[in-house]
Amino acid sequence: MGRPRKFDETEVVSLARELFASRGYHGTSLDELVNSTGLLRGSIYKAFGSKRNLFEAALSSLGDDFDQSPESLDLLTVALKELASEDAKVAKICQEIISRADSKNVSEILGRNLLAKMKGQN
Amino acid sequence: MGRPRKFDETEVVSLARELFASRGYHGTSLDELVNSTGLLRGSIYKAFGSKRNLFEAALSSLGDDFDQSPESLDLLTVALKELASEDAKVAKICQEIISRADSKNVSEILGRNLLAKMKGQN
DNA sequence: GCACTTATTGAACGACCGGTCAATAACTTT
DNA sequence: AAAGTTATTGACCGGTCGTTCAATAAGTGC
Repeated sequence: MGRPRKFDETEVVSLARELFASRGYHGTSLDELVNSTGLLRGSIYKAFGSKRNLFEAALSSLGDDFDQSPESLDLLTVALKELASEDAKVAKICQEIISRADSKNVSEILGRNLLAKMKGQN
Repeated sequence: MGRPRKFDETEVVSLARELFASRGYHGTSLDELVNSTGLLRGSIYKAFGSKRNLFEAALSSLGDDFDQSPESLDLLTVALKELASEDAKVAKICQEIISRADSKNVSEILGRNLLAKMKGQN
């Protein structure tokens, strides 16, 4: 009942995931989220409550299919470096994602993904 | 000639390095820099020109003794994830630091340092 | 002491930040 | 068609962001 939503939540989370992965948590502004998802601020806050919650939703959505793509690795890196040490909930989500990943050398893969960022521009 | 500086530039860069390493580039504010270095905003800008330049000075100072300490690894991670892909100068500094490092498995070490951040709080 | 040069100080700037909310719209139920 | 419920809209909020700069201080050389 009530007015129906105009947007698909999964799709919005997916767009937020792209942004957070590439620009980082502190590097992503609400305006950018608004522009890329098409939702206005009010709708984002009604649906997710806060920027932090939206990030957590995006991070959690990795668990469903952690594919070791650059985007996934970037988001995990952002979660670990920018938030995990001060946010136990984020830290726990990271643990779950990694425990479900069927690779023994996640650290090697994360590190390689980081080092790749300095190639191709000098 | 002129008024002499009250501060030791190397020491200020070192304090900035600590902050950037632990809080990230976008996560570190001028106010925090002011509080931890003891310099006022005007002095920081006179000495370094911009927040970005101060970060570059901090990053470059790693080259002198890249010791693979958590702080050094954190700063390198910040440089790579938050800046390197959009800032060729930062990317180049990262390359120099890593080429000077006498370790073949930097990626493994960077990754391990990241994963360590999710331990010890659930 | 006066001119010159360079550094410190901190108030002020406009831009942007994450977040709020009253008004309105779109649905269901009766 | 009226009442009830939930979603959208976007202007607005106080606070913080990185940056600037005129006033002042602290040196040196004449």
